[in-house]
Amino acid sequence: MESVNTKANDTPRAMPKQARRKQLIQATIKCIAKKGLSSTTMADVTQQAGLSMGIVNLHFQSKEKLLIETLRYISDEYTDGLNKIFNDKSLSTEQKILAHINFDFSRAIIDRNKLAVWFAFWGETKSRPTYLSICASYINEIANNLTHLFALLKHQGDYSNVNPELVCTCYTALCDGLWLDLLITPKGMKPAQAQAVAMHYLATQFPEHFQNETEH
Amino acid sequence: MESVNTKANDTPRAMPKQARRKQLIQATIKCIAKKGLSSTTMADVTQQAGLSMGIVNLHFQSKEKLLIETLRYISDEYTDGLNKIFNDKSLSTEQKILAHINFDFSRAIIDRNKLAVWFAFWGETKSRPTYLSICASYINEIANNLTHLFALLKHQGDYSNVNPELVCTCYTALCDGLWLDLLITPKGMKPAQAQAVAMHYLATQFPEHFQNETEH
DNA sequence: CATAAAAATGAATAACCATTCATTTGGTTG
DNA sequence: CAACCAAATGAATGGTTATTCATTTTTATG
Repeated sequence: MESVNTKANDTPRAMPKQARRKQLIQATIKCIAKKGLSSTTMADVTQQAGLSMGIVNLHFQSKEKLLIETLRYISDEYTDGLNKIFNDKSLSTEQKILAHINFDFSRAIIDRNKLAVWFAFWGETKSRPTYLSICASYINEIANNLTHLFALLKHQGDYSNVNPELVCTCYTALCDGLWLDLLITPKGMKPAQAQAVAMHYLATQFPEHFQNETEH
Repeated sequence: MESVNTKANDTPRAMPKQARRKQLIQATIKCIAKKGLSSTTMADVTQQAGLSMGIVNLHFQSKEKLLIETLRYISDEYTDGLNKIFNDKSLSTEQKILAHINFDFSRAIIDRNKLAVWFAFWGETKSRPTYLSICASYINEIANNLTHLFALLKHQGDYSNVNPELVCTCYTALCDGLWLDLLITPKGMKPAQAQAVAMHYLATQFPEHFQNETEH
């Protein structure tokens, strides 16, 4: 899947700049997951990447910029994946929503290292306007797309009293809350369960299109 | 409301130990909200409390222990408030659930300083087992109480296909996700809106007992 | 009021950590 | 292969910060 490894012996000198940056960002993700944002040091990151101390300042100027690029990296990875779904003309509205829920709880996304990174940055947004603005942009984009899909689906069934904005807000908050469950109660909640809970909510709004798997 | 202020002139020498600890914890909350967990220093906390540098080590032994007690403080404040509701014999099942939703989005609880603290600690749970265990205990306690309430309500209406565990998981995750919205999109989401979203979900499960305010 | 005990202070200390840059290494070009 | 250039190194630097503890301040006691 990933084209760049974090091991030293996979890193020839001539590796393009962009690839080395990616390598360092991936090392940062591992370190934040392992040690927490507050005690991740430059020495941790560079050692995790199998490189030397000065390398981060060479490629990112400062630690703060490395962190910002790390947040941007996971944000972009997430929104790119969703945009592929939203823009896929071969999918119906219903299929797009199903694809969203599958994506949101797929292994690549709810990897606990990455969840730890999401929440580490969310925990700092109040004091870091830069983090907040990065989050704000993708949040709005996704909300617009999802609201649009729910509005389309509303007219494909007997859903006259469904409010697409409300459903989008509720569904999005629910997914975020389930991510939290996956992060802080890893033994108690499995990805498939989390997905089933999200599906349960969709089934309450669009019963003709979605089935609550746990009902009987 | 609060019996202890964070200003220096409200703090006579003879203040009982417990009160001084509380004063320092409240200063810590303000600092985490203002500067983030990762850049809150002892100097910040003691200055915010209007006291001298050595005071934290005198009362808490170390910074780490102060942080743990801060997490415990907001956890206890939250669970104590909920337990008062759950144990109130004058309230019906329906009233207890209503009281929960009011409490969860009340000014005292979704104060943005405290939200910032919740998410700051949640962001570090993966790397700090102590934080995780503090969270785990209150999460289970609340889930048990809520599940019980939903199970009771199930038998007070035509709710034969309601699954109380599932509803508890969904409702809890939804509330957490709405807290996140309140923290990171403060301009876009008001407490009353968040509460209405949570109510909307309850209305899907228990339509005879709860009304979706935004429907028309 | 004198004395002892407790609480608080804050300058000094020691550990930690981001950043710098003179030097080395590896790749490229003619 | 020689000369050059870009990339990477890591020891040294300087700034920051948690912790300590000798001293001071306040309260309690008889």
